[in-house]
Amino acid sequence: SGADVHARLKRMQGFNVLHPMGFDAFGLNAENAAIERGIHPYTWTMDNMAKMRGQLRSIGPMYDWDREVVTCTPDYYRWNQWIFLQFYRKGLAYRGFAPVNWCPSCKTVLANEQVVDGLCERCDTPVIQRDMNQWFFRITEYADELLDQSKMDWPEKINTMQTNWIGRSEGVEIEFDISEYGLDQASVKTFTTRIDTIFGVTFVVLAPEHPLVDVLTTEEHRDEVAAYIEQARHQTDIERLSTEKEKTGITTGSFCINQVNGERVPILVADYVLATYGTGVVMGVPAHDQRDFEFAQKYGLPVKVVIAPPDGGDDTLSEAYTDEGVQVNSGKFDGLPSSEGMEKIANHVEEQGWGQRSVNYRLRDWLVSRQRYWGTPIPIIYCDDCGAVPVPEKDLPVVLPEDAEFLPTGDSPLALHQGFLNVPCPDCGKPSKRETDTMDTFVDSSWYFLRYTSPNYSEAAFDPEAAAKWVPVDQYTGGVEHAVMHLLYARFFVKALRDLGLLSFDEPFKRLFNQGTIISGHEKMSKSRGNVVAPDDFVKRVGADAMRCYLMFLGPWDQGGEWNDSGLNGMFRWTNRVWELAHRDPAALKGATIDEGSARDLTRLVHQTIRKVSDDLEKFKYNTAIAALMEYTNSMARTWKRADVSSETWEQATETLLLLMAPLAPHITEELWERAGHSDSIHNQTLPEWDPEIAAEDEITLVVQVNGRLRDRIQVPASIEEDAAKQAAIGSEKVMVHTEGKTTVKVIYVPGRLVNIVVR
RNA sequence: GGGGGAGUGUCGGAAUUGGCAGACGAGCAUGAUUUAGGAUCAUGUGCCGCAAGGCGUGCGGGUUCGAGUCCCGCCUUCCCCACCA
Repeated sequence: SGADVHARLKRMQGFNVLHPMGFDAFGLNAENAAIERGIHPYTWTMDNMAKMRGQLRSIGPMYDWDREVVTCTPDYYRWNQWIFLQFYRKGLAYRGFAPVNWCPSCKTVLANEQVVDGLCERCDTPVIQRDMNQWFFRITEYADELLDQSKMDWPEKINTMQTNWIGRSEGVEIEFDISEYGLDQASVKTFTTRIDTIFGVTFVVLAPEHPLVDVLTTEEHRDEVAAYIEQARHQTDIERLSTEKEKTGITTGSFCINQVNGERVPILVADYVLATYGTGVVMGVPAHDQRDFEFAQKYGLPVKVVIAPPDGGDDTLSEAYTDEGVQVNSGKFDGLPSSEGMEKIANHVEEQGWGQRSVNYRLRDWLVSRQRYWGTPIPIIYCDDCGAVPVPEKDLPVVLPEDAEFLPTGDSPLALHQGFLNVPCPDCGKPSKRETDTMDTFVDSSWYFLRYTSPNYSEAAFDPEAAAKWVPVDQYTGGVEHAVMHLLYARFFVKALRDLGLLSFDEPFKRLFNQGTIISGHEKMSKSRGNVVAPDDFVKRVGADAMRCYLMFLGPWDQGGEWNDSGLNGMFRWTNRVWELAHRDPAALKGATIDEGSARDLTRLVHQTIRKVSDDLEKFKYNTAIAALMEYTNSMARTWKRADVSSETWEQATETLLLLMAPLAPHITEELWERAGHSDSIHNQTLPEWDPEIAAEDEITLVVQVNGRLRDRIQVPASIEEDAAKQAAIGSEKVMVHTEGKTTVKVIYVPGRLVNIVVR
């Protein structure tokens, strides 16, 4: 509902607002429900959507339902397939081997959520990693551009998370010589960010999955290494859960030569080295890397100091020294500061042809294959002769068969569906098989905002003109949990579609606001999207507006909070008070004795409130906007009781109240607006503006301190000059009690705020 | 281990960014009204103290005329990433 307030605010500010709603409907939830309850995921999803629509409507958001998008309909997912084909053509979608969670007992792939403590959630069998052919999107191609956050205004926190996730690091790829073994490859390539420590290498470690492990392992170590790799394969998931796992490894029996100093060092295998990062090989420098240090300690490998701490340091290291220092034991680089050594050694390595500077990213390509039913079928056909053949665009969509069987056989339902599986090759006509994997649901959500701009467009995924008109999205809302998934993927999509010539902008969402989550017991209540906890009961009791306002009054919108229904009554009281206040007949004030001061006070407050509320709404500070409106109504009630303002003044105050409340409480304000005799909707009005002159106070409270301690408060004209203010402060009786018999050192004056008298 | 938040009455939370701590709401208390009320209205409500006054924003220091806000050192807690070479 917070996003709805924003949409309504923008509309009342005269903007043309597109505020759509849709359902991200594919995914594991529906599929699991289908298996557990024997309901088809389509039915389950549609039922849920109907419920959610009802709940959403009950709070009264201003959605344009004509643009509704439902991702599990062929009308939508055919365009997932279409985009997939565009990506494929551009080389942005490719097929490759990747490890998946595999349950050897169920003979099935498991999603990460289905792996509990390293065990299959269904049969408690230890899950292993297994390489399978899968589809990827080449998001790493955009790693550098994704690091550029200059074209968007997002919370710093999200930017930081994305930056860390992409994890760019600059370093040097350097080769270690293994030519003595006469293999195809004469060297092992490693990546390091600390080339300044190259002279301290005492061993080299390969990831267990590295292809060289097999060829470099000597006969006498073969069995041990094989056993080690086998257990590493089983451990991958379990070990991740242990925070401080002791490093393990095993030697291959082979050696390599550090070309920089000609030293021959052993080659080991250890699972603390990741096959997927850098080159999958690490040069071990125990003196200057904590992980290498621990590893060396455990296996009795030598520790060689090559960077001396500025203070000379100690001979015996108890931990790795990872800071900068002076090069020692580094040949001709001795004596250089390590920062300089870093450059000089890199140059040297490049000149000698032993390696070159390179950049590495933590970010991996996006694995989009899911061995599941409830998702978008990947539009590829495998032909024995032609290989992987894309489904021709005219044959899209590849429709998900409705009659797939949902038996817990351990196989993907699509792979068992003969009608779906068997097709002729689009190129040669020979009997072929369809890809049975479906796409990650994050594909659906990576471009839906483009579809909203032209939900019925049939030429492409979206109408480029409509997209150009509405996108980038001016204001996007979403939780932090999307930082490195959805939000990053959407950015990648827009850049990729731009490079395909389909878009002419670089970023999907100009401004991003993280809304918080309302927690009720243990369940989540989203503040803007579907609610898990049904608000219906509360809406019935206190009305949609009180419900909406309460959700926003609970705390800052980006913070979320714990739902507590006792506070809801307070909001109910307030909306009732407003209702009642707005129904007062201004005619009753016709014969009133007008008090000019009171009238001015009310008018001033009208303008101050407009200023405060407009400002807060703009900044999503809904809680304080509502607080200001409450103060305003309280003040109005007091004025009415005194009955000392004109009916015109009163009417203006009432009208302002309704207009300012309209984005927050759309229903009662609309009704009250109509009852006040207006024929047009309140939501078509423009937000009132404030006049700084009228909003200005003519009398202010000046705080008077003595040595920084509050001693008095005095009422003075707002226009008071510095000297007069100081005199008034010094003359205060309460102040004199504390200044009596002391010397005034100085007097500090903060205009409009305070006077602080410093005495000794 | 790394990164980022947060810590304020009984509770949710305010505080124009260095200037009246506790706005607004909840709860509670007292009173009014009512046959009745999860209704309405009024008043009060950080702590100690009869009072003058003192003490108060996780703890300890510091800067400043003045610190919830800035700096240093701790404690607690939440989130994200976690062997990234």
